[in-house]
Amino acid sequence: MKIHNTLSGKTEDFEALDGKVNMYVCGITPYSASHIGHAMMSVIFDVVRRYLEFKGYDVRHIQNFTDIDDKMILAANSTGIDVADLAESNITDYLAEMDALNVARAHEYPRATAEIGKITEIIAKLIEKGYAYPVAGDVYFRVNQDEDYGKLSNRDLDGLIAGARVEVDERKENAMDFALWKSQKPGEPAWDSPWGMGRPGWHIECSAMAIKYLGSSIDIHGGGRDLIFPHHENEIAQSESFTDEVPFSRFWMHNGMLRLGEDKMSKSIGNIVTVGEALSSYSPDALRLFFLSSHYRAPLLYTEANVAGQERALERLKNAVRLASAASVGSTIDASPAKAQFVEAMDDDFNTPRALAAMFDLAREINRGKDEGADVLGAQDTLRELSGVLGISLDETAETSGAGPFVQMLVNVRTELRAARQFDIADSIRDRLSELGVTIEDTPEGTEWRIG
RNA sequence: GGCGACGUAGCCAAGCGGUCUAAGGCGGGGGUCUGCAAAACCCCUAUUCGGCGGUUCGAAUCCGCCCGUCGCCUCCA
Repeated sequence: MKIHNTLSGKTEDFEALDGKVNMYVCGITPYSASHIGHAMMSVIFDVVRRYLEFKGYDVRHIQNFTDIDDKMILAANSTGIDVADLAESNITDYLAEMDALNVARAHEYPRATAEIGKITEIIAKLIEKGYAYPVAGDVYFRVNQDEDYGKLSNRDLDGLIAGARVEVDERKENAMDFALWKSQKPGEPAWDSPWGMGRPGWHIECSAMAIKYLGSSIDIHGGGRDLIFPHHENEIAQSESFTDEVPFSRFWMHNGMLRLGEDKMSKSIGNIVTVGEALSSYSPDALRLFFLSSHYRAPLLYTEANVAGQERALERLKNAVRLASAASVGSTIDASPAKAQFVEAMDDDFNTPRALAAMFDLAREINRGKDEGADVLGAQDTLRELSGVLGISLDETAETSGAGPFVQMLVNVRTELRAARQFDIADSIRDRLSELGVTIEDTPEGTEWRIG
């Protein structure tokens, strides 16, 4: 299979010799509720993982929480909540929302604040090797010492300095040197270190966690496009300088941004739709379908109409796997061509739009087969299987309200009314049940109903 | 200013040198089935791929210019 590698800018063959794939995905900074851009990122890498597992790889998936940084402190101070409590609360919500979206749990969710030992160990070694220098309680990474700095984002130091938007800190040797350790300011949480009380800089926590949980050379490192620079660039610089192993990650995967209106969805701009809000309006599977309706590297525009359309599309797939009447003719619907197309599309850098097209084609064939009386059971199983690879379930959720027997009674009464050609009353029952969320369909085999 | 993307039907979105008079979904129109619906099926809904040139036997796909949009350049998934 092929995966696009940000590092080379090319789509390259991917294989893992020992059948094992180490995948590190940059998680969230839990300073406020997560938005659907985060959800999209999580769903995308969830599908990457599920597909790799479908291909037979043994995937180890690590996703971190950066639970200490400027924004965490700012948010905690402005609400009067302890930084740790704020993180805990947002992490709990995030995980619950990801569960709702059927995102498989990562094998570990390390947190920056729990890895201070590994972080200081790396910083100390970087200083020892000449890649970093302490200044009055802070420690900076010496970018000039790193020969290939800028290789991921394809930038050179001169261009970066010229375009710098922030004031240069005079204590740094080079304007592009970045903080590995920040000394404590009044009122800030801090940990002990050889350079005094302080906290880790933004990028070092990911290097520490990736190396600790996956080793010094990993297979796939993922995250949003906006992390390419500076975050991932700096992670590479730190990690490779520390371990002397190149590459730190063989593949770098970056997903396109989810846009709301004209801009990238961003907590600081304030154009946010939270995951909770999205889940209250749309089904998890429709949201997944929406995220996967465009290629993961392309930007996607979030609009009500777009997601609502996916709700209908999802129905289409679900209808195709509903019980079919027994096969009456000898033919059988063969799902293998559709499955082959699905695999071919996914093998090509996770081309989910094309994979979905194969699934919709299969759904049509199944429906056609149902009409003709062909055996569609095997094809339906295949459609369920392919949906499962995308983390989408097509089977109805069990009715849990306890209203089942009563609905069934109304449906039975309506059937008697129809037999007596009392259509006005029968239609009235159907309309009222529909208002209550019960869908009724009259088929040659009898009346079917479902809630939702 | 630098780096990187993108512009395909009413909307979303594949395709990236011939099989493209361009996949799939949503929406819309017509039909079949049905007591009527719903679901499903069938047909139609881009002779054309932002614009203008060029390369080529052949371009939505490659090159150049122009127009427009977006991301990043130490808040960011």
